[in-house]
Amino acid sequence: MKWSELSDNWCPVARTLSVLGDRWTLLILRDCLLGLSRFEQFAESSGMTRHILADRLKRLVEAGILVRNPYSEAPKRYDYVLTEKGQELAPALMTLRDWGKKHLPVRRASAS
Amino acid sequence: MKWSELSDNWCPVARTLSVLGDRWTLLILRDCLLGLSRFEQFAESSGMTRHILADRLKRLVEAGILVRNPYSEAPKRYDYVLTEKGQELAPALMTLRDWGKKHLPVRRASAS
DNA sequence: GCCCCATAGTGCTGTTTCAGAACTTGCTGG
DNA sequence: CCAGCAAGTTCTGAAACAGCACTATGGGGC
Repeated sequence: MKWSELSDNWCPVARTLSVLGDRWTLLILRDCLLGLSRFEQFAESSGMTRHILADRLKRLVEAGILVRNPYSEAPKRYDYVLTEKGQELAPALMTLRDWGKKHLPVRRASAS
Repeated sequence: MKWSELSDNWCPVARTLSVLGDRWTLLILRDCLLGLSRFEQFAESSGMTRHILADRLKRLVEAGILVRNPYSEAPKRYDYVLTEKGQELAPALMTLRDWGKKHLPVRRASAS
């Protein structure tokens, strides 16, 4: 089955994953919830390639989770901010965070 | 950055995603929470290829989220059941489900 | 004994996605 | 005029994935 076909799946979990179930999208949303909004910030924070980042941002805008907002006219510059729909993903990120904190401790000695 | 390098990330969300942030893993866990446990059941329910399914099951067992359990000796057969660690992902799946139900309605006329 | 079935995978081939780095575009400041 | 910043785009090779066939092990019918 192709991944894109999940968007019509009967299961709401599958539909959700069809939007943000790839390897980087949730990390972008984490950064948004932490207050980041610019392309370079996402690139540095997540460590993903600029190519994939551009693609994911485009998809998130199409999905209505982010809005592409011009913050500078002179040299045309855009940043990305969460819509209400996107902000409602916060609980999901938090449950993932809590599970990770409990079950996936950092291996390095320097505790958080 | 390679995906596998996320497992040592400072961020618990990133560490969580390093385990189950690919395109199919959360769908397998959904099926587990729905009571499925056998290879063929997962394959049919999720529609993923058997190749990827085998790989994901192996990883989930290594991560301590599933256990591979022999349910038949005669022809050696195994099924997969959630550990406690795995069951604690239920809240995360539920928040994803709730978001999907609210924001990603099925396009087909036949409502749920 | 022989054949087919069920179950849990593995192998193979071609397509899609991803990683990494360089390049582009439009403007600012020196 | 050149360097620098920001938001991408282009290019090439590597990894992951899709689809299907195939293997392995035992059971049951005939």
